[in-house]
Amino acid sequence: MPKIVDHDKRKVQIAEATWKVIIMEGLEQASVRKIAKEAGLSVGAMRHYFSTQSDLFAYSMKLVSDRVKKRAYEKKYDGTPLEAMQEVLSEFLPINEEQRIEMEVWLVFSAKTLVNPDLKSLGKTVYHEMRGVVEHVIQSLIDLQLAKDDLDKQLEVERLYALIDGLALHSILYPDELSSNKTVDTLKYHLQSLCT
Amino acid sequence: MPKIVDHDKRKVQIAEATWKVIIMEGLEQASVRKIAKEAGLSVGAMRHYFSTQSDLFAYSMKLVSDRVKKRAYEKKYDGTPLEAMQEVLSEFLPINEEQRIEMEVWLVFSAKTLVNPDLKSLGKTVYHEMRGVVEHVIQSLIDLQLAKDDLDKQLEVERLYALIDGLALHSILYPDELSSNKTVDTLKYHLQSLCT
DNA sequence: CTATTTTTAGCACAATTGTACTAAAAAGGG
DNA sequence: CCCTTTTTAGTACAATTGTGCTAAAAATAG
Repeated sequence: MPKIVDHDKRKVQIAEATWKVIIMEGLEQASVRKIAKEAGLSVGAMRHYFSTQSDLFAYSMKLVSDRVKKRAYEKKYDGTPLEAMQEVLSEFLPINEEQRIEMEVWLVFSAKTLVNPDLKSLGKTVYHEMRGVVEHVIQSLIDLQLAKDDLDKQLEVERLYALIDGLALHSILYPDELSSNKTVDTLKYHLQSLCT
Repeated sequence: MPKIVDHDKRKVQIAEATWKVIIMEGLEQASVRKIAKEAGLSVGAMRHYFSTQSDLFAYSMKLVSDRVKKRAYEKKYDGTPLEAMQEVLSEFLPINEEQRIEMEVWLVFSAKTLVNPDLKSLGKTVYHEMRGVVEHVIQSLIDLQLAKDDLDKQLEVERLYALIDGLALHSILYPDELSSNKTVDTLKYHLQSLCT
């Protein structure tokens, strides 16, 4: 029997190299040769795991959402319900290096979804998943009778969801102008404003 | 004397062709050859106006902010102060084809600012200009005594600014999921929530 | 018409691109 | 040790890239 390589781990390793190249030089410069070099592989070897560049990009984008989901799922939330909600939603803000990297890569791929149907479907899926989380937070606020009673549930969901992604966007594009702390403060401020 | 060409108009024409290619095929596919073809020029002729691709991209990105600024400046705002504010801020939402195109192009270039210092400085400038508009709106709400009196001005600015860009982002990336009307409704809802 | 200068067209070239293909290397079961 | 299959490395190639360069075309003033 031949040499055995854990394909999944290898693909993750290559995808992480892809992230690195994208962050350092941008998606346009993320050629298979640069990615292979970053991953410490030959181009031929890399093609054994991703036969086309499209496959590699699709996998690399999906890895972002997988990572975010896994972290959110495994994390233990404590404190008051409101604090727990803040922590849940903070998973979607680039408040540390790990999340910043993921979201920067996600943003770059999101821009590419505008002209790439394959990536677009993943984007849409994640959009709905994330919206579901936001919806759940709003619903919980109401159910726990923390929320003011004159809220429009649908509009609150759109508002909170847009606020989060807007904060994330600003923080990623202009970190010098909007610190991580400020994004979290703004998020907390907003949640407070929804409560009695 | 030779043939005279209005350089400014020509550059705008070429930049608009650049927009078109970017929207149809993405920034990575926006080669000088494709742009020249879209503009109805030869590559050599185009290089007479933009000697490098970087110049062309920088100009094309700046044209977006110029267009938005010009439109905002020339527009006549009427109705109540609150209605006027809604209209001002709606300039930053992709609520019609013209604005959608501009913002889609802006988003693509914004992603590129992450690895391109030249574009980044323009992005930062526009960030501050836009933040200034939002700040002015918040201040006006307070000055006109429309606002609730327990608002934190700084946090309200961050919140409103992030909300606008988040709505714009969602609407650009996932127009099927978030209609233009819904973005405007959400914006109005938010402004209402700031008032007594 | 001529002269002058701008504008345009297009070739050339080196670099880079994605990927197809071949063959060597590696490694574990027998 | 040897066989089998996976894994890797590297070459090759056509296509595309940005840009340098040259010369023709266009158009206006005289």
